[in-house]
Amino acid sequence: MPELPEVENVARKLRPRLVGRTILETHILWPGVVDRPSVIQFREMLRRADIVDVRRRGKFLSFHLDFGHIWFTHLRMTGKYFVQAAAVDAGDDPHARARFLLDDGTWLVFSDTRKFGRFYLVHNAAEVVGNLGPEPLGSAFTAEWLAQQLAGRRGEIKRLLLNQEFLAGLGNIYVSEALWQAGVHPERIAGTLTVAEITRLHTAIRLVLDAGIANGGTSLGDRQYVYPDGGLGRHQERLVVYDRAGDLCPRCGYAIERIVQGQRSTYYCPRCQSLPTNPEGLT
DNA sequence: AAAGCACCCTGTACGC
DNA sequence: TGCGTACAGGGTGCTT
Repeated sequence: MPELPEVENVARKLRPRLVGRTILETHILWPGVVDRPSVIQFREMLRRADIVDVRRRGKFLSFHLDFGHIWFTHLRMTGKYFVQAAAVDAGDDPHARARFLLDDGTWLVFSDTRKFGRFYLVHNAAEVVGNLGPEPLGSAFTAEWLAQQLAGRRGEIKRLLLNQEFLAGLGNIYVSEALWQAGVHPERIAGTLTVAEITRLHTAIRLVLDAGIANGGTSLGDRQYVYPDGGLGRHQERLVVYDRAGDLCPRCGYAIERIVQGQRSTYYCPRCQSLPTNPEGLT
């Protein structure tokens, strides 16, 4: 399931293969993949377009085109890009949703098992990413900023960190890992974290994302994230709590537990990430 | 501001 | 073995 580190790796892998290329043909194999504009306009606008840059914002991948438009992709759960020498059809990959012939003869293929991934072709980037929170690896994300933003928040810290309008790029895996790293219980009320906890959390978020990027992202189960060249990430071997209920915490030896928050799984160590005895969660 | 839920979709894991 | 069902996930949109 692509989160910031996976999308960052996709962007890095695609960049040298796409920048400088011209799109010659656009084949939409499943029309639902195009969110905007219409499929017809999308195909028309991409015709002969040059790709001048490949970037990432939060979990969005962006291809910047020479005529000023930006083609965003959100991979959601199972979206994957491949660059290959030959066109694929349903027989090669039943999950191929779109393919693009480039001027060097290679094909950019978008494959997405669960059909959640979307394309957005816009002139104004803010239309797609305007409401996102800051980049957790950017200079705007400081411990001071985090402390300021957490003040007065009544919701649970884990749910807040998953909110892309609060902070862009964290998903279920890296949130659980960061909270473990910081020793903060996922059900803590965000506004009650101490300065020390906020500082640890800020550091943990950056460490976990940096490690995820350096390890090529996380490839897990059927939602396995795969590189454009077919390679796998290696960060799943480094996960401490995510999907590891029953395993022992490497820090204290206690068994990792799974709970559900906002209809989503959360994994944590009940000893390293204890809740205050005060039922209000105040410290 | 926050939470709940339906929805989008399909592969997998489970119970019988 | 095979069937049916629950579940997982990110994000949006609607309701409370």
